[in-house]
Amino acid sequence: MMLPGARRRVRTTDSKERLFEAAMELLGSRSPESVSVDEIAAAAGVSKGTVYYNFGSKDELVSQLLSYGAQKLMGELARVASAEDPYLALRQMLEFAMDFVASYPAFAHLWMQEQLDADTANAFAGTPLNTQVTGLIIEVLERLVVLAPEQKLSVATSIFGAALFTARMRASGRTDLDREQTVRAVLLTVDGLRATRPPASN
Amino acid sequence: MMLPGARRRVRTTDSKERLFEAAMELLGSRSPESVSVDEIAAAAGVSKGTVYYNFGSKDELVSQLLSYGAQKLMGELARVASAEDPYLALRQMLEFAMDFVASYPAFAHLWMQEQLDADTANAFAGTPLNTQVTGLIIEVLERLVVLAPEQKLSVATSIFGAALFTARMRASGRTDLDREQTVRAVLLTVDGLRATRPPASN
Amino acid sequence: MMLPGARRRVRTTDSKERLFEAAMELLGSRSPESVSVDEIAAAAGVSKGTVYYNFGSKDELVSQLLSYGAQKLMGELARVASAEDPYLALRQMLEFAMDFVASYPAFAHLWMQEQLDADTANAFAGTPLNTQVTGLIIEVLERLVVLAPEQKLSVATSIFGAALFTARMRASGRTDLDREQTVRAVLLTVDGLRATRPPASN
Amino acid sequence: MMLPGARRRVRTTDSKERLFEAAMELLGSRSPESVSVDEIAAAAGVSKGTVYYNFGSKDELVSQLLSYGAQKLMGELARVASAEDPYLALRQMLEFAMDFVASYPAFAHLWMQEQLDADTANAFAGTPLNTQVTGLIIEVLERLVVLAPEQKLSVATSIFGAALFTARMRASGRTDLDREQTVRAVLLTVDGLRATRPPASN
DNA sequence: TATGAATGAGCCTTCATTCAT
DNA sequence: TATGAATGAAGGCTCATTCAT
Repeated sequence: MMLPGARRRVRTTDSKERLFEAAMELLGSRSPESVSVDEIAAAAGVSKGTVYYNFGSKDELVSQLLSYGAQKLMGELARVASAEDPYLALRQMLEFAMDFVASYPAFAHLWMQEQLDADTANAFAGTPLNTQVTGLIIEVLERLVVLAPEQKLSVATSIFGAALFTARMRASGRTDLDREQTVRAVLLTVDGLRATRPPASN
Repeated sequence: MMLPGARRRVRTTDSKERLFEAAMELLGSRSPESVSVDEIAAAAGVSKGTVYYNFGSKDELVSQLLSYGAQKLMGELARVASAEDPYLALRQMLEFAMDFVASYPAFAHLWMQEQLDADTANAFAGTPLNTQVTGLIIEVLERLVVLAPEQKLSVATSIFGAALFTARMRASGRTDLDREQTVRAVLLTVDGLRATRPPASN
Repeated sequence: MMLPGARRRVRTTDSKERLFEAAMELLGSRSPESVSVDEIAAAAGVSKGTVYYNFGSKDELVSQLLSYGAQKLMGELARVASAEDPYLALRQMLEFAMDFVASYPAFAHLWMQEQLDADTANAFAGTPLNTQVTGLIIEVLERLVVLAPEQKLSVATSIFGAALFTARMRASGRTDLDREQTVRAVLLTVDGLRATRPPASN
Repeated sequence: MMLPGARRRVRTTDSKERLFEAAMELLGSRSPESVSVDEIAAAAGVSKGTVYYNFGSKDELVSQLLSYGAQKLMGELARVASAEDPYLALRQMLEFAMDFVASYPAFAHLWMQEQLDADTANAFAGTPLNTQVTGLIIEVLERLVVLAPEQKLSVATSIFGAALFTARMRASGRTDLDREQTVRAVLLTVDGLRATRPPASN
C-alpha cells in the first residue's frame, strides 16, 4: 500500500485500518448487534468518536468490512475457478474457502447472517455474495457434467451451503474437522453428480 | 388450534402458549436480539410482565422455543430414519427437514444462529441439536456404505449444512428452489458416497 | 379528575404530571434544545426511562406541553374576547396574556421559538397558535373599527408581536415593566386605530 | 462584494469573511445550536480548524456576527432617527428595520433568541441591542409627544416588539405581509400616542 | 395469574474543541 | 494561515428486567 522508502506520516497508526482489524477480530465470534462501537474502538485503541470520523456509522463499518471480504473472496475464487480441470477447480475453490473462513471467521459469520436477517441483506448493495458464488459454482459445474437448467441453482446452493457451514463449523473450533476430510466431504456432491449425470460434452 | 366450544379446562396458561406462537412468528424472519419483549408481548396480546411471569427471561423464552422445536424435529427425524431402506430414510429425512423449516422458519433461523454466536450456543443445555442430527445421519449412512471413522463427521456435517442452508434459503422466499430439486441436490452427497464407497456389509 | 372520596392509588405521584411541571419550569428560561431529558427527569424526580415511557420522545413531551398551553391560553382568550365592549375585550385579553406569560414563561418561550425554527413549527399540528390568536384579535377589532381587508392581518400581527414580546420581556425579569403600563402601551395600537379609522357600523 | 480584478492585497483572512457569510446564511433560518461548526465550515469552503483559528470558538463567531449586525443596524437607525420630523423618523426607522430583517434574517433570528435564552444574553457584552434600540425610540418619541417617564420604556418596548415580530414574520415567508401595510400597522402605536398625549412642547 | 409503571444500564450518534503538522 | 484527524463529553433513545398491586 506504500511505496518502499515512502516515509510514513509518523504516528499515523492509521486508525481506520486498526478499526477494521479490531472489528474483524470481534465479529469473528459475535454478531454485529452484540458488539458495541465502544468495544470496537477500545479494541482498536482509539476513541469512539474516531469510528464515526472514519466510517460515519457502525453499519457502514460493518458494511465495508463485508464488501472488503466479499471482494477478496470472490477475486481468489474466480481465479481458482479458471483452472483447466473443473473438478480440480472445485476442489481448490473449496480449499480456499476453508482457509479463508479459518483466517477470517468474521466474514463467514457476517455472510451467514446476511442470509438470516431480511433487512441486513439489503445493506450489501449489488449482487448478494450468495448469488455471485453460486453463479461461479454453476459455471464450473457446467464444464464437468450436463445439468438440467432447473437443477443448477439447487445443486450450487447445496454445495455453497455445505461449504459455508462446514467451514464455519471448523473455524468455530467447537468441532475438529480435518481440512482435507471436509473438502472431500463437500466434494461428494460433485462425485454424486459425476456418477449420475453425463459428462459435459466439451 | 382448538375446536370452538372445546372450552379449555381452566383457561390456564393460555398466555404461555400465545407467547410461544407470537415469538415463533416473529423469530421466523428476525434475530432474537432485534425482537423486543414488548413486541412479543404485544403480538401475543398480553402484557410485558406476563412474559416474565411465564418464562422468567427473554432468553429463557427463546431457549424453550429452541428446545421445543429441536425435540419436535428430532422426534420425527428419528422416526423417519428408522425406515428399512437407508437411502429412502435419508430422502425422507431431507423432505421432512425442508417442510419443517418451511413451516417453522424460526427454528432454522435460531439454529443457524446457534452455530454463529459462541455464547448463544451455551444457552441451549444438553447436546447441541447439531450433534444430535449429525449423529442420526451417521447412523443411517453406516447402513448404506462403509465409512472410515474419520470421515463420518465431516460427511454428516456437510449434509446437515447443505440441508439447513438450502431449506432456510427456500423458506426465506428470496430464491425459488423447488422442493424435490433441492432434496435431490442434497442427496447428491449420498450418491457420491455410494459411487465411491463399498456398500455396507449388512 | 378524581371523584371525591376515590382513594388515589397510593404512591401514584403521577410521573407524567411531575414531568410536565418539571419541563415547564425548565423551559421557562431555556430553549428545548438546551434542556436535556436527563435534566427534566432529574427535576421531576424520576428516571430518564420514565420520560420515554410516558411521552415516547422528548419532542413529544415538548409538543404536548405546547398544545396544553395553547389550549389553555386560547380558551381563556376566546372567553374574554366575547365581552360586550370590544375595547374592554382587547384590554382584558392583553391583561390575561401578560399574566399567563408571567405564570407560565415556558409557553411564551416556546411560542417565540415556534416562530423561529421553520421545522419546529410543524411539530404543532393544526393551526399554529399564531394564526389562531391573530384571528381572534381581528374578530374583536372588527367590532371596533372599520378595517380594510388588507390591513387586518398586519395590525393583528403587530398587536400580537407587541404583546408577546413585552410579556416575555416582563417575565424574563430583566426589565421591570409595570403590568398596567405595558397593557396600555400595547393598547396604543388600538387607540391609533380608533383615531384614524371610522368606528364599526355595528 | 468585490469587483473582479480588485485582487485583494494579501489574500489574507478571506476565510474569516467567508465564514461570516456562511454563518449568516445558515443562521437565517436555524438556531445557532442546530447549526454545527462542520456545517458552517463546509458552507464556507474551509476546514473546521479554520473556524477555531479565526474565531476561537463557535460562540465567538456567533457573537461577532451579532455585534456586527447590531452595529450595522444601530448605525443606520441612528442616522435615520435624526430626521427633522420625528414621525417621519419613526416611519423610516421601521422601513429600514423591515428591509434589514428581510436582507439579513439571521440577525432578527439571533436577537429574538437573545431575548429568550438567559445565558445567550450574556454572550453579547455591552449594552444589549434591545436597550440600545428602545433608547433610540424613546428619544424620537420625546420629540413627538409628552410622555410620562414611567411610560417611556413600555411604549418603546412595545414598538420594538411589534416591529421585530412582524419583520421576522414577513422574512420567514410563512405569511405574506405587505411591507407598507406592516410599517403602518406598527406606526399605529405612534398614532395612538399622538391621539392621546399632548404634543412635545418643542 | 397478570399487569404496567418505572428503572437504569447501555447503545448509537453528534459535536465543539484540540493539536500536530 | 490552515488543515483534518482525533477526542470525549453529552445527548436521545431502547430495552430487559423488577415490583407493587
